[in-house]
Amino acid sequence: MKKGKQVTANDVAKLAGVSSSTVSRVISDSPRISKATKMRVLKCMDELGYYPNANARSLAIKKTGTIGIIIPTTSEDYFSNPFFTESLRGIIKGASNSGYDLLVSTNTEKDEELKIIQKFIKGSKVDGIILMTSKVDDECIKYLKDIDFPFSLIGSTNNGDKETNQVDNDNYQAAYELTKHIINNGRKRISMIVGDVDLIVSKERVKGYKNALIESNISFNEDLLFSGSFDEKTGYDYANQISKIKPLPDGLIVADDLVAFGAVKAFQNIGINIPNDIEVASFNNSVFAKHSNIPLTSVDINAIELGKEAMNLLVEAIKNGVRGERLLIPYTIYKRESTRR
Amino acid sequence: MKKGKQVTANDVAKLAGVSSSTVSRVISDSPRISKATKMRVLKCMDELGYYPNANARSLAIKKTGTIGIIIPTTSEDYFSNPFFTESLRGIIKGASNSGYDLLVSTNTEKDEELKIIQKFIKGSKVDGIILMTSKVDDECIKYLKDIDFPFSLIGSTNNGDKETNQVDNDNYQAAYELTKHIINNGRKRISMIVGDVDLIVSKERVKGYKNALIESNISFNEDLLFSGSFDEKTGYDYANQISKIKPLPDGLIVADDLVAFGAVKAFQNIGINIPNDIEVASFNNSVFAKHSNIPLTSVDINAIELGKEAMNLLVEAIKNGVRGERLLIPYTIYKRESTRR
DNA sequence: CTGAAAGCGCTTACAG
DNA sequence: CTGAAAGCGCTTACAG
Repeated sequence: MKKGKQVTANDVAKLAGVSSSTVSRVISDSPRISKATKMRVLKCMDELGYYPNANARSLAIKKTGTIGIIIPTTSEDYFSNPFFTESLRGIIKGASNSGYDLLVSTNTEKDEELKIIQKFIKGSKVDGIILMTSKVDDECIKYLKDIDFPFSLIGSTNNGDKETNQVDNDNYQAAYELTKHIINNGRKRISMIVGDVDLIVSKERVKGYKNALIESNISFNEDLLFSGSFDEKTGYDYANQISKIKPLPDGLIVADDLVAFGAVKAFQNIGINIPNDIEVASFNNSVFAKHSNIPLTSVDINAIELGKEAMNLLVEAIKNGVRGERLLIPYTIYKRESTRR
Repeated sequence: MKKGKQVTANDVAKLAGVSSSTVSRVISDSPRISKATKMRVLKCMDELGYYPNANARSLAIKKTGTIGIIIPTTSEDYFSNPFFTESLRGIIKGASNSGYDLLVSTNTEKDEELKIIQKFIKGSKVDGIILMTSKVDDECIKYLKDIDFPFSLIGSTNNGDKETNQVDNDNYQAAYELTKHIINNGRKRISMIVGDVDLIVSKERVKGYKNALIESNISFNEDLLFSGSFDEKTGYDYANQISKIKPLPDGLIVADDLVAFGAVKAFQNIGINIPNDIEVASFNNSVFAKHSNIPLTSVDINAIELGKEAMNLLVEAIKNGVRGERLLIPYTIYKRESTRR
C-alpha cells in the first residue's frame, strides 16, 4: 500500500462509470437509486478502499456525527475525582451505542470552558455538547440556550430552568437519607464536608442534610459544615480540624470516598475510632470503598448511567429537538462498617 | 443572540473592506500582511464573533489539529481496568499542553479497531493516532506503518520493530524485581496471574518472573502460571484454585490491584493468611491499594506519564516525522504489608 | 502587502 | 433513476 493521494468519490465514480452525484447518493443510502448501480458503486468503493472525507461531508451537510465534551483539568480536583472518569465511561458507552464520536477538549483555566464551547460550535466541530458540571448561573448553559444549540447536562441547573436537558441523581434525597441513616444510629452531632459551594450538587446535599437534621430536632450548626476539593487531603485536613471540636462530632458525611479515606486516616492517627467515636459516610462508592481497611458506607450515584443517559438525551436533543427533559438516575446507599448497623 | 447563519471569512472581509484572502492570512498569522490591516481585521472578527469553520479549514489544509484514540469496550476487562482511565488522563493532559483535541471512538468487537482507524484516517479526521494496547503481530500497527501514518503506542511491539514510536515501562525488569523481592522474603513457590497472553506486557512480565526464579535456582513451574482478565473475579477464582494446590504456593504476583483484591478476598474466606501463608503483590498501584484492608505491595507504572509521553511523542511524529523512538517510563515498587518486609 | 481565482471533496436542488 | 452545476467556507499559488 502506498501513501498516495486520498481516494475521492470521483475516483469511484470513474471506475463505476457514473457521476459523483450517484456515488454520493450511495454513501447516504438514498432510495432514489437503482439496486444495480448501487451494488456496482459499492463494489468499486470497496475495491479502491474508499472512505468519504468527513470534513468535506460535514462542510456540505453541516453535521459532524461527533459530540463535544470538555473535561476540566483546572483543579486536580476534578481530574482525580473518579466521578469524572466514571461518567466519561458512560458517555463513551452511550456514544458507542448511538454511533457518535466524541471530541474531547480540556480547559485549564476557569473561564476557558465557554471559549472551547464556542470554538466547537462556531468551528462546526460538533453536533451537540455534554456538560459534565455546572455552576450556579452557569454562563455556558446561558450561551447554549441563547443560541439554542443541542446540549445535555450531567447535574442540575438553577431551579426553574425548564429548557435544559439534564440528568442527575436526587442529591437532596440521597443526602437526606444518608443523614437519616446516621441519625437513626443514634448520632446527634453530624458534620459534613461538601465540594465547591458553587456547585449545585453541594447546595442540594446541604439542603437534604439540613432537613434531615431539623426533622429530627437537631439544630443545624454552621460550624460543622465544611467545603473543599474532592481529594484525600481535604478529608485529612478537615478531619484534623474536626477532631479538635468539643464535643467531638459523632458523624461525618463527605462528598467522595477519597475525602473519606483522608478523614479516616486522620482520625485513626489520632486514635479516634470509626465507627464507635464517629461514623463516616461518603458518596460515589468507588470500586474500592468496600476494600478499605474500614469498609465505607457510600452512596453509589451510578455515574456510568448518568453519562450514558446524558448521551442518549443529547441524541434526542439533536435528532428530535428535545429540550427541557429532566432524568433522575436512581442511587443506592451501601451501608458498611464505617457506619454502625 | 440569534441562531442565525454562520459568520464567514467573507463577512469579516466585507466589514473590514478587504478580501477573504486577507482574512485568511490574518487567521494563519501570515507575516506578509500589514500591521494596520491585521489589526482592523482582528477587530472585525471580534465584532462579528467570527470563528473559522474547522471543516473548511481542514479540507483545505489537510490538517485537523486533532488526534484519535480508540478505547476498547469489548471486554469489561479493559473498560474497568484503571490503567486505561489513568493513561487516558495523561493523554488528555498532553493534548491540552500541545493544543490538540482528542477524537475518541470505541470498538465493541475485536476486529473493529482497524476499521475505526481507517475511518479516522481516510475520513481525514485526525492527524495522528495513539494506540493504547497492542498485540503480538498487531494488524493496526502493521497498517499504520504501511501507510506511514503518524502514531504512537502505549506499550511495546514485537522485538525488532524499529519503526514504531512507543512508550512503555520496563515490564521485564519490574516483574523481575518484584519476584526477587518476594524471593528475598524467603518464598520459593511463587505463582503468577497475568493478563491476556496475547498482550506483549504479559509476555515480558512472565519473562522477568521466570528469570528471577531461575537465577535463584527455583525451577519454573507451568502449573503456577495463570492468565485472565484484569478484574476481581479473575483473582477470586484463581485464588480458590491456587488454594487447592499442594503444597500451597507461598507467593502470588498478579497483573492488577483489582485482581489482587479478588485473590485476597478468596484467601481470607478460606482462612489463608496474608502475608504469612502467601504473599501477594500486584501492578498499577491504584489510589486505593494502600487503603486496602491489607495494604498491597504494588508496582506503580506511572500510567499518567505513559499517556502524556505517548502524546508528546505523537506530536513529534506529526510535526517532525519522528519514527521508531522508544521511551521507557520509570516504575516504582511500593512495598506494603501484603508482602512481609 | 493584497486580491481574484481555483481547489479541497463532498451534497443537493434542478432538470431530464 | 442519473448527471451537471453550484455551493459549503476555507487556503494558496499566482499575479500585481
